Amino acid sequence: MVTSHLAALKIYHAEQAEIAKNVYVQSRAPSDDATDWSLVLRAARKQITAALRASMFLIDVPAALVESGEHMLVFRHITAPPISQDQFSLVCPGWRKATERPHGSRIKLDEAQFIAAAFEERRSRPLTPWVDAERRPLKREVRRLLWTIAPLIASQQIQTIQRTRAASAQERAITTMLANKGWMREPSSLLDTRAALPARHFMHKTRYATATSSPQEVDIALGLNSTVVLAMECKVSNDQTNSVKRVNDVLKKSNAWKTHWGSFVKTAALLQGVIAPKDVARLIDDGVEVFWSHDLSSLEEFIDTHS
DNA sequence: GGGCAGCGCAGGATGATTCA
DNA sequence: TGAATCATCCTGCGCTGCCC
Repeated sequence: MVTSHLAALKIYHAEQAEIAKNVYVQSRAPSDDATDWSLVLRAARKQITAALRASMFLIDVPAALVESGEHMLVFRHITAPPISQDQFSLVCPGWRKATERPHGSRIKLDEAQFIAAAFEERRSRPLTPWVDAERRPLKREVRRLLWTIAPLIASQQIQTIQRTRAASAQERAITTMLANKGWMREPSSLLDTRAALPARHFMHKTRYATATSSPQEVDIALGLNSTVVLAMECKVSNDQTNSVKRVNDVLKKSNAWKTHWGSFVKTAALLQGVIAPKDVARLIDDGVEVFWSHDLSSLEEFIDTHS
């Protein structure tokens, strides 16, 4: 009886996985992707132009860094080869990657000179011949630099945008749904006692105690009745290879919580994108409640029944 | 030899903690 | 109290070993 119920559940979720995949494919319309790429590429060119102007076409890099640490993003991509934030901080210990954030902080002149020296050692000579010739760049040299490094910067940025956009939207959908249903949002804190989260209250991105390791972060913690907590992990996957690891993440946390909390915790996974049916089956076998972003009504129904 | 699964790392974001 | 630093998480990707 239990076996047939599980089998039926797996068939149902295999169908849902197919729907989720189709939703994902439709969301990746070529024209939308091309528009995204065009916007990010344009923004990258503007960043490069700003960095070139602020540094007087790389003649005075410290001046640009004193103006804003944000220009370092461009300078890192003019090195040969382009260098990551962490790698640059290794070769230039005085540089802090936080200064590169958008609207980044200004850098002191002596630090900027030190950073500029590290950049100068790694500057791509073929891309910036005018610096060595001690002259202003030709228009075609600036154009070449723009067309060479703008795609490098844009490629990183669009990946980050696509990664975070889907995940943020997924979590926002849940918190909005809960708020609309009258659930109370609690400030994030360490959940280490049984009654820490009352019924019809929830926390977003909070830490949840385990028995064997340090507390594990949970995307959404929902207080159900009888002091049971629904620990919900939100997972977006863009391909089936990735869904293996995402499901492994959920199972690892689920086991850590179950060991510590026993029947006082239920783990749930809210899935979106391309998830292999076999991975969904692994969640079901482990007793994880599975929901889908394209069908939040199922989740609503579940929490209405259990809260 | 090809396909698959698992592992570990990259690069970035962000929360937590420490320090001046 | 704000800045700096540390720790952890996220998704994507490449490598490696195993199995058929």
